[in-house]
Amino acid sequence: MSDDLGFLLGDAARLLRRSFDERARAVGVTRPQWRVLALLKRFDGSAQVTMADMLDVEPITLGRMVDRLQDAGLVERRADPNDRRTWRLHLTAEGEQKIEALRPTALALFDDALAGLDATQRTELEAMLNVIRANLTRKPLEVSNG
Amino acid sequence: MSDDLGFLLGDAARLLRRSFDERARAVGVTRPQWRVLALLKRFDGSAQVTMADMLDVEPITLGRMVDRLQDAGLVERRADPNDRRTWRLHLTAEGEQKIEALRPTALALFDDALAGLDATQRTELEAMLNVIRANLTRKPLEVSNG
DNA sequence: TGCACATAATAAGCATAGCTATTATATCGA
DNA sequence: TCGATATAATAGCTATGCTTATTATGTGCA
Repeated sequence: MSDDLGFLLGDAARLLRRSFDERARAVGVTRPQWRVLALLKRFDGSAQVTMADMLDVEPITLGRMVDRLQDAGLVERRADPNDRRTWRLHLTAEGEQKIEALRPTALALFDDALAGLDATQRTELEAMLNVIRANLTRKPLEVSNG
Repeated sequence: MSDDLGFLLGDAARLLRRSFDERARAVGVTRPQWRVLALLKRFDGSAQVTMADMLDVEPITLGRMVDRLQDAGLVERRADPNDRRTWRLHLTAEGEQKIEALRPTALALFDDALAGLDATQRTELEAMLNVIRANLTRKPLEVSNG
């Protein structure tokens, strides 16, 4: 039954998230927050809508995360000089430190999670998850028979 | 980098959940709620703590879901005659109907999600996800050097 | 110029999910 | 029997993530 696969995927993801949160609690950043920080490190100065798009979450979801990250002093909102609707996001020095602090934690977690899978299997897993992601990524949901 | 795999897993799971919710909205049940109903169909009369354990969520998380399922008339709490701390959970007729109503939706979703993966790949994916789940499932987190 | 429409961000409300703490009840040992 | 401990469930708080509005601003067209 392919139901199992669906549940399994959800289970694995939830366990991964929980495990990350357990380990990262000492650092004071959650996994989604870390995603934001990591992406921001690569694309510093992005607008919120751009970040939300890259992270594939709704703008409001990102907005709330940025609220907390800003409260925590890890991210800064700066006005866009050309568009008064837009906030540009910037990592603070403290934000960068968090990323560094979490890197070994993340690597250890992924190592533990993938223990027992060899390089070939990991590559296959990555490919299959990419297929699933592509299959499910916002598509216009064509009406096949009307 | 194995980071990608961790993110990928989270992404795929989130997309799956979102897609299920989109499709199931008409029926009025979310994916986690459906999990509860489906498990309850197999183990009718379980205590909350038992259900939480089987679903691998915290008792409070299940308790809140049961609150909503009870409000919606899909699940019933009945007192345990032998232990006054315990609630026994039972599917209502309406709850059973929801499960039936959602079955084709779920099958279609999993079909869509796994499109492009042949039977062999699905089997492998399932095996790998099981490994990951086992790796991450609550273990006493042995102290290796103290 | 001014109106229609699009876009960036936020607000309100809900569901899932975790943590710590608390309450009620069981159970075990002295 | 009483006290300590364990267990089932809940309460309060927080974070993610969605939906549907709403607000503020940009843009394009007549």
